[in-house]
Amino acid sequence: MTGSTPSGDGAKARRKPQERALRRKEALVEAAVTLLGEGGFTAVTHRAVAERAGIPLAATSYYFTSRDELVARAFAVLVERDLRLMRASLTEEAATGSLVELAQAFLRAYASDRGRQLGLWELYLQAGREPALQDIARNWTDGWHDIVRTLLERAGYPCGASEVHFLATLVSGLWLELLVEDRPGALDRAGEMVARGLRAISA
Amino acid sequence: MTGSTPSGDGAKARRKPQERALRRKEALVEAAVTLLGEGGFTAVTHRAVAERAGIPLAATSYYFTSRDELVARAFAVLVERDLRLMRASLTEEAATGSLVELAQAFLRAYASDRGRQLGLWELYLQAGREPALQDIARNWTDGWHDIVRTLLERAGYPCGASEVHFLATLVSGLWLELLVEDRPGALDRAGEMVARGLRAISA
DNA sequence: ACAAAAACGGTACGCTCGTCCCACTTTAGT
DNA sequence: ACTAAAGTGGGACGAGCGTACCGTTTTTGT
Repeated sequence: MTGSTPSGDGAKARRKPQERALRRKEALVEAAVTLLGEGGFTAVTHRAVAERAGIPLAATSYYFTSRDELVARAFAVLVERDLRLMRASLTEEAATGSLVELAQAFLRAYASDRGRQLGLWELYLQAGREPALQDIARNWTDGWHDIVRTLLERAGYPCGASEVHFLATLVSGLWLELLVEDRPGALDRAGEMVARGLRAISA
Repeated sequence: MTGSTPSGDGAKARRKPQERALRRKEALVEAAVTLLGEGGFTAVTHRAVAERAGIPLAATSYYFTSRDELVARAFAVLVERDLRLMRASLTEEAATGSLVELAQAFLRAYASDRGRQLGLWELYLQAGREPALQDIARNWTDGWHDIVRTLLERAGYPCGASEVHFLATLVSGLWLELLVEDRPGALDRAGEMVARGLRAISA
């Protein structure tokens, strides 16, 4: 490696990073995200990422000091994207029956890309072992709680921290179960559970 | 590999496996379980397992046709052990305030070995990608539901499939969140959530 | 224009991995 | 006792991994 990492804390005259370089870095992250969804954590290798992005192998080491950093970046991007997607589907729909809303918005996010969701959870779990991922994992949870809060208060439910946490965790559990076990009829049962959860906090 | 795998479906005269061999196989699984708890899924390698068990490398290939099989076996054992541990702690305590009971039994299982629990969840998630692990994952869920059911009916709560599923999923979600994010005060909040969940199903 | 910084990319090193090969010893059925 | 199956273990093979090396090209501030 000739040049040092672009992420500069420079002491003296530092030149601004070139535009193409930024695009390439982005492409690498994008490839990492895709691979994570396709084959999970272990599928994100330097070579696989480089090839997928159409970029020479050495570039991955140039833009990211280590594989861990690349994975962490991919995790952060994935979380951000996931939250944005949920926020979007939450802005679109009017507040009618929030039960159906929740279940439906959920179903959509789930069925669309199972691999991506699995990768996300995989990284979330990995955060339990690697402190570097902890913050990102917490951001995910916090963002998810915000969404649930917005959804609740829009539908007129009480939405203190306790209520939000309750429903958010319940739905997360259902989500994961649905994602992993994939049992027939699980979706309907999940809807029932959400309804019960809503009843629980409105009482 | 000279001999074929011990697990015989033999057509003709099959000799019974030797005792020492069985103990060794068990030792290998044991080592795999330990490693899984220590370093997660990726830490379970042939060499690491062999060394940990004090057994030559080639033996791992002799007893298990592939790494996947070894991992699957470790997963199954881990699930069985986890369920047994929970059932045990459930038999010990009398049915007093089931809220506290649940929370406490939970806390104990959690705090005792974080690594093992993380490994368990890691494999559970892996089951979403590898069909070979699906059944084990479902067994875990089913066993966990049984435990919750027993706990509920002992405390006089209604315990239909819906109620059990509701509470079991909620607690699983709390469990995972606690395990991964490890936020201060999360345990107290989790207790509060369980209480709310119990109120929800008793109504 | 010109040097320095940044970007680039081919290649190779060192390592670990899963798995296989094969010669060997032990065990058990006859 | 004999023999085939079961068990044993040292070693090696090929693949894939993260990453470093280092010469080359492009960009940029002066």
